[in-house]
Amino acid sequence: MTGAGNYLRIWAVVRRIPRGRVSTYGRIATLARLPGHARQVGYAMHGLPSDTSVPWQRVVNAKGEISRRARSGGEVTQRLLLEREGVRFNSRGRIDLEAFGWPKAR
DNA sequence: AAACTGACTAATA
DNA sequence: CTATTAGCCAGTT
Repeated sequence: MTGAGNYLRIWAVVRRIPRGRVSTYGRIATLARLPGHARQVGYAMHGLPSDTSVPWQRVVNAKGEISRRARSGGEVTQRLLLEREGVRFNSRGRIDLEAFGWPKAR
């Protein structure tokens, strides 16, 4: 994979997300100096090893929802991990990015 | 090589 | 709110 270097940048940004906060693919891409490469961020997450220390669960899509993957199963784990950190989901399964988004808005 | 696919986003209608 | 279009790019078939 030729984009391995980009993965490292992406992971480095994800590691900076504080506990109890979430960020979006697009934001991560921009912070990693790869504006417009949101899709690549998704790829980087998909390629993480199962024993990673990267807090991948703190990355959600622009709507504040957990993205669906091709192989389901991980979404439930992700939501559980986030709730355990104090992230609240509304009745529609969405996170209020104004309250839990990172970097902190406002 | 060409076509497809996918943990995405933003703009527009 | 949904649908469509376009931009992005690595990995797979």
